[in-house]
Amino acid sequence: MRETQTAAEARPYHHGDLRRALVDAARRILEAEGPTALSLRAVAREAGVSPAAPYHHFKDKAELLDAVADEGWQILSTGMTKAKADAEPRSKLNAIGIAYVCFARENPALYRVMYDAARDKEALPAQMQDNKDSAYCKVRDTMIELGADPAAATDLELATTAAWCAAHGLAEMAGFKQFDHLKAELGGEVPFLRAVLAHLGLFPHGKPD
Amino acid sequence: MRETQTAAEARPYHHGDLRRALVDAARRILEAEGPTALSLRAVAREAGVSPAAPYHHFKDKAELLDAVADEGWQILSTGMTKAKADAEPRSKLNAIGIAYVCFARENPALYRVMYDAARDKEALPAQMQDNKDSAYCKVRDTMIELGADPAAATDLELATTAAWCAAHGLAEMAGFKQFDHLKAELGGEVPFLRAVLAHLGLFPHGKPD
DNA sequence: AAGATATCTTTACGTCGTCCAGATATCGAT
DNA sequence: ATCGATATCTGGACGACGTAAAGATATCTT
Repeated sequence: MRETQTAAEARPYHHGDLRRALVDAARRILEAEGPTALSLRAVAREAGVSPAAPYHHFKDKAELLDAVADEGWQILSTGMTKAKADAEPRSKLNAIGIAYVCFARENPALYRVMYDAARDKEALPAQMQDNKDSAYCKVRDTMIELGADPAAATDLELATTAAWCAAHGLAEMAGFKQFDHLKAELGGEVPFLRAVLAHLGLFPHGKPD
Repeated sequence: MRETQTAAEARPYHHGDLRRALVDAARRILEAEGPTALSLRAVAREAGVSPAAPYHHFKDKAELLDAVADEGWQILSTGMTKAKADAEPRSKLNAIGIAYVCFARENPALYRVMYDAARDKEALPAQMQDNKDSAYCKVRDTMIELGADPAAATDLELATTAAWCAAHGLAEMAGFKQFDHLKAELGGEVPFLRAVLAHLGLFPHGKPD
């Protein structure tokens, strides 16, 4: 390799890592102009390549969006991990839920891409359940720490699923203007989120805080 | 010139009620081929008119989809009303929730159009809150019947919002394959839905059933 | 009956996702 | 180092899409 390729400036003949660049370009467009502006051609344009170039790295548009969504799930997952670590033992589940919803609220376009992809294939990404420290397992383990019975497998899964439903439902509802006055009344978005979560019985043994 | 077109009837010179026919055509496509196949041109084709004809009845594609979504909200609303009427007093809220989720599960494409429209304008349709027997008010009133304090306005709104979050979150999650084994384990979809709802504390004074 | 108006068609433009045929750069084996 | 194989990118093309403008045709008003 003769040309020193510094990250962003020098354009190699074969663009060092176009796959990466495309995902980044997609996220930039997503944040700047929203999901409706996210076309394959726009992504290629933003990355400075021809409209057909992405096809050497992704089977089709959906596969590109999958890569963007995957990054979203990873960011969400690390956010949940951090929130759990920073919280008092009895508040951990609550903190994870708040972190989940806050991610959705701060990255609405990305969150939508994530769930649009999931709805299209009628399945959440496998990584959310499979590995030991997936987001799903994180919630489930926290349930156990809060007093849920690890032996009651089905009930534990139901509780975890319920928590996920609550977080996702709240994440989407919080994006609708109808709830603005409630947010104002309670003094901000996070207090509103906490208040709604308090109404959803996610805590196996008593409420947090 | 009288030519018979796609659906069932001879076409008048000026197509009696094209607006209605377009919404019906859209719903037919939606059910048969899913949301991705729902293009303005396809709807016009299905209704047997030219691609530009819909523009005399709708400002653009989004407005057509709004009309489809509106019909969805109405169907959902009457389903909730019926479910409430048919249930024992203490089970009414639960019954409404189940009716909500079942509608979403039985009409996944329509449900998606409804929420896609809402997400686009970042607001649920006004009809869901405004009039006295809107779906929102129905849930809220049921909360009161179950023992919630009508004077605690904010808390009542929060409880209603929480119920909506739970129902929507569950409706979407139930569409993902990840939960198939739980459904099987519990003996069907509705038992699964009931079991998850049982984990979400939506009942002001004690649990139903 | 006649003009005004509403409804529908035709044609056209720009954008999109995707494919294909070349061009160009990198890599593997000699 | 040379050279063919392979990976990567460009350019052009196709059909489908959303939409606008202008022309045709039916209904309404008077």
